[in-house]
Parts: sequence; C-alpha cells; structure tokens
Amino acid sequence: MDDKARSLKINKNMEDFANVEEEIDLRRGPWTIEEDFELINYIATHGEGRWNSLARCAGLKRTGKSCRLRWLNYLRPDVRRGNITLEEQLLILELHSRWGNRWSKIAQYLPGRTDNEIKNYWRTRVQKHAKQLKCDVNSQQFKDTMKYLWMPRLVERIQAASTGSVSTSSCVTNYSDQSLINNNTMEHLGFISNPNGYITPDNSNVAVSPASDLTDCHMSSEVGKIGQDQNLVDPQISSQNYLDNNSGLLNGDFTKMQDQSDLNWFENVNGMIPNYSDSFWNIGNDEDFWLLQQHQQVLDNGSF
DNA sequence: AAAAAAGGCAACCGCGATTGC
DNA sequence: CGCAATCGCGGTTGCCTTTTT
Repeated sequence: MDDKARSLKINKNMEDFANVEEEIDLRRGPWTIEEDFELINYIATHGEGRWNSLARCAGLKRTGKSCRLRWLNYLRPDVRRGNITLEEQLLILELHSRWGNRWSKIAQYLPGRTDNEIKNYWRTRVQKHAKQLKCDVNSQQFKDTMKYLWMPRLVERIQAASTGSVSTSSCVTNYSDQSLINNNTMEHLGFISNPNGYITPDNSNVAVSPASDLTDCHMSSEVGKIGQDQNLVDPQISSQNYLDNNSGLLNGDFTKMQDQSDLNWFENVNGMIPNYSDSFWNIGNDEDFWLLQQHQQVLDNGSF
C-alpha cells in the first residue's frame, strides 16, 4: 500500500469512526415532515453548506450527507417536481449520448432537475426500453434507435405541441393499414409516398388532430402487428424525412454544443412551447414501443 | 379479492476529489 | 506539503405503489 492509499484508508477509517460515534441515535430512511421543516428553517436562517455541523446544529439526528441529499434533491425551492417534459426528455437523450452517465453534468442543463431524478428517469424509462428491445442500452443499435427514431419523434411532438396539434405520423399505422385508402387519399390526409412504397407523414402542409385524438389512431399492439407484417413503415425514412424537415432544430446543433450558450436553439424551442408535462406523450406508450420494435427489425435485417 | 410481480423513486453507500487548516 | 474533514458523484438498495395474474 502506497502512502496515498494509506492516507485514504486512514481518512476513511476516521470518517467511519465519526459516523459510528454518531450512529448512537442516528436516524435513517425516509424523512418526516418535522425533519424537513427543521432543515428548511435552519438553512433559511443560516444558509447551506458544512453539512455535518449543520446537521448537528440544526438538531437533526441525521448525517450531514443525508441532510445535503435531502436538501438538494427535494427541499430546495428551485427543485422542479412532476413529469419530465418532452423537451427535457429530448435533452436528456442527447446529452447522455454525448456524456454518458455524467448525471450531474446533464442536470446542469435542466434547471430544477436533479441528477438523481435524471438518473432515475434514465434507468426506469430508457433502460426499460432497451431491455424490451433486447439490446444493450450502450449498444450502437440502441443509440441508433434513439438518434434516428426516438429523438426525431420527440422533436416532432414538441413542434406539434407548440402549434397546439400533433403529427399525423402517430396515425400512420392506422391509415397505412387500410388497403382501401389509395395514394390520393393518403396525400389528401397529409401523407406522402416515397419510391420504396413506404408511407411517411407530410408535416409541411397537413392539418393535424389534437393530442386528445391520438387514441383514435388505434395504437394498439394489434394494429402494430398488422403494420409490421405488411412492412409498410420505414422508420429510418420516416425519421430522416423528419430530420430533413427540421434541420434548424437538430442538424449540427447538438454536435457542436459545448456549453450553455450553445443551447440557444433549445431555449428557442422551449420558448414557443407551453411547458406542460404530458405523460401521455412520454416515450413508453404502446405505439412508440411498436415503432421502436419496427426500427429494431430494420436493424436486425441489416438494412440500416 | 388477494397475491405476486413490476415499476418508480427517495435515500443510502463507497469512493475519489476538493478544501482548508 | 500533509492530513483530516467535507463535498459531490455515480451506483445501488429498499420500500411503497401500481399493475398484473
């Protein structure tokens, strides 16, 4: 053991010793309202920092660490509660693709969100989908799925929300499933055919249905299966089409982003969007998952 | 209606980095 | 400069709630 290691070990032992000493009636587990109140009151008059002594002086039977965590993740006035918004989801996906599990760094770009919250979001929502798609969350396949399908769809939804409407792409499976609908009808409804025979939404000129109407699109797994069988939707083309239509939002901006000033594009998007939390739109609904599976199939076939 | 499984999230732990004496 | 104390991060755990069987 070198000197540094020995020093760290001693340091650690001292810390453990101090904790053991204090553990004589140290509380653990969920915080009570009374404890919260005491901590808030103490910080209101004395400020934060020096957490160990703060814990003692405030009369809290908690470790400094515990107090700090409770304050930063829950009691701070600027902590934002509630569902992660679409814009936040988009930002998390992009920043994670850039920095990996640097939660605190990612959290810096999401005011009011804590690293813990973002980490939980990633682990519960994003990793869940990777698991369902039977691929590793760090695999290129999953990254491609996010980049070419998930994120463009989020942008799409953010834009749609900003105009008080949603994209028809959510309904593409429904319409394209119906063989009775010919090309003219599809075009009339705002879809465009591409040379491969796939149907993609034409976002440029279509009047779209309100969010609440999305349920009319029969986004059940059964519809998804039909679409899958007929191979009518090409996620890559659909996504690329969308990316092309929204180059000002996505192309280049993320890749060059280094600091807060580079997030201007995002602030612009944010500014025109009502800041609502909408669990209905969150990634994770049946239709989204079906699209992800479609994309996975394309990847598996090696045509990506 | 009850039990089991899964989901979601707050809180804890270990460790390296930083600070201040 | 060395060392102890403290901070902060990322990983993990455990408990409560919700969903499924």
